Amino acid sequence: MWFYRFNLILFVKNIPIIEKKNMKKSSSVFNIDSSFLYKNCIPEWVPAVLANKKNFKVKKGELIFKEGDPVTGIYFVNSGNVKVHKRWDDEKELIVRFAKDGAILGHRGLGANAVYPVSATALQAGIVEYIDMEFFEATLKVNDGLTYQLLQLFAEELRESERKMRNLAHMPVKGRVAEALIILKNQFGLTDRGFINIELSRQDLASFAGATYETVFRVINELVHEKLLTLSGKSISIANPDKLLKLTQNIA
Amino acid sequence: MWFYRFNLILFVKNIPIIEKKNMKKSSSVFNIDSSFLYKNCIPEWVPAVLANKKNFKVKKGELIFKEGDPVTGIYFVNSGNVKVHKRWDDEKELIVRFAKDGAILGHRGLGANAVYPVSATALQAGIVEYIDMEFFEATLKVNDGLTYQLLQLFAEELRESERKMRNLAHMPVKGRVAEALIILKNQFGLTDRGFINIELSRQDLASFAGATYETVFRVINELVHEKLLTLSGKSISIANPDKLLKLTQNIA
DNA sequence: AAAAAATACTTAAATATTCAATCTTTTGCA
DNA sequence: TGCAAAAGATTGAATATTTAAGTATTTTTT
Repeated sequence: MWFYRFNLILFVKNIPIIEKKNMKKSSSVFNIDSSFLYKNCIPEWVPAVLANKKNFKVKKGELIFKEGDPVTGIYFVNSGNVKVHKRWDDEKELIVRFAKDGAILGHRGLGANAVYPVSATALQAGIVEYIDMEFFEATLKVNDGLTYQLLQLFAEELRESERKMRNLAHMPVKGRVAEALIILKNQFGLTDRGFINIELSRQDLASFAGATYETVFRVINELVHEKLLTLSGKSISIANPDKLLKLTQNIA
Repeated sequence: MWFYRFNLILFVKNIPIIEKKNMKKSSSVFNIDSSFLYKNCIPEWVPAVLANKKNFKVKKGELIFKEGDPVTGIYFVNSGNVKVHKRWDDEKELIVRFAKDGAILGHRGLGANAVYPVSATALQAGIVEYIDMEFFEATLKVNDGLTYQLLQLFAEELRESERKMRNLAHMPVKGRVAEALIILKNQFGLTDRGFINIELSRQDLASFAGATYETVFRVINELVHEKLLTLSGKSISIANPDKLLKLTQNIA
């Protein structure tokens, strides 16, 4: 086992640094503690990670990787929020999840699969870290804890995904919008004025709730009239969390 | 590392055998090669598995574990087909996937979570193997290969789940039914007469496609009229695979 | 600062999906 | 085996959701 690990380190040192096109390399510092990768790595391996990772600046709306692209590596969000999404029919989009600081990105591409099953797009200007897939797999092999954490992350994401599947199949749009807002509030928190702390277009909110813009628009109006929500421009504040939560529960 | 593994083995030996209620222990032999667990275990660990696993006979329609139940362990399908499903509102069900021989069951419960996020129900009489969660986690720790395979399985299931999410959000029912039939054909194959080789009620088919019984009924009628399908009682045969496949693609 | 593009909002019509109710078949059990 | 109960099939009506189409507003670009 020790021998094996040592081999891997030597092997990894030889991985060439691949230049990514269309993304500018960044030299900014980043917060080691917050990242999924660093948090779960053995200390001895961190220098190898630092030697192999690359930082990229992304602009607002910039595509980080695209559904159907060959998988070359794994990304980590350093700063800025990112949407993970999937298309249908070139027009209709479903936002699968949002990723913020420290989150891993592109891990759905793990395994025999050649292509990313989803796209990732920056919602704001920010920085992402990139790690070659070969090096990432080596990292998994020498970091049992990381592998186990990733396993748990997958299980959690699978639970979440299947819950959303069920919601899309059986929950009315109103409930789905309510749940989307609650998720956003939990993930991004509130501004000082009590609004959900993420800049999101109505179209993106609709894509996250899995409905059309029009329907979501109508539902939000209803929710405002029923005083469960308050609006201020694009910002949304949850006025009645209890009632909103009830909409997501199957009490009929 | 060696020391750690050794400790684990000793530790694991002390896990008590827990009797499961409501399921009859089976003494049947099973096929080691076909099971996800045995296929990915180091040979040295197999005896420990054999000592810790328990077999249970299940009847048709019998619940193996239920959404919301505390997670106590992991199951493997030995024989018989199993549906993995999730409820909404006590009436509406979504079948997340089907599991056949060798498949792992209940792994969504891995991690901090206390309860199964889905239910598992036998579609036919069969045998399932059960492994205590504590022993399963120990098994993961000493079988890097198994852990990695499980990671890949999770990635694959996540891809599948998110594809289905997108379909539920944006694909018409007709396409979803078509896709459901194609998946069933791929997973269970055909009988000698060319029918999809699984006994499935229309209700279950509807739950798998994520639509109501009535809609699926109507859609199947259409598909029969359009000569893409042929029926014989409950059995379904795909008469025109190409056209059926086209329904699942986003060509508008 | 003006023009262009993207996003937001609104309404009406079309369509997909579910609800409700009735009839038929299958299944379980005495 | 036969009867009761449950599950499945079938249809028309009600409803939710999307499509379409057009205007208004904001944001970005030049």
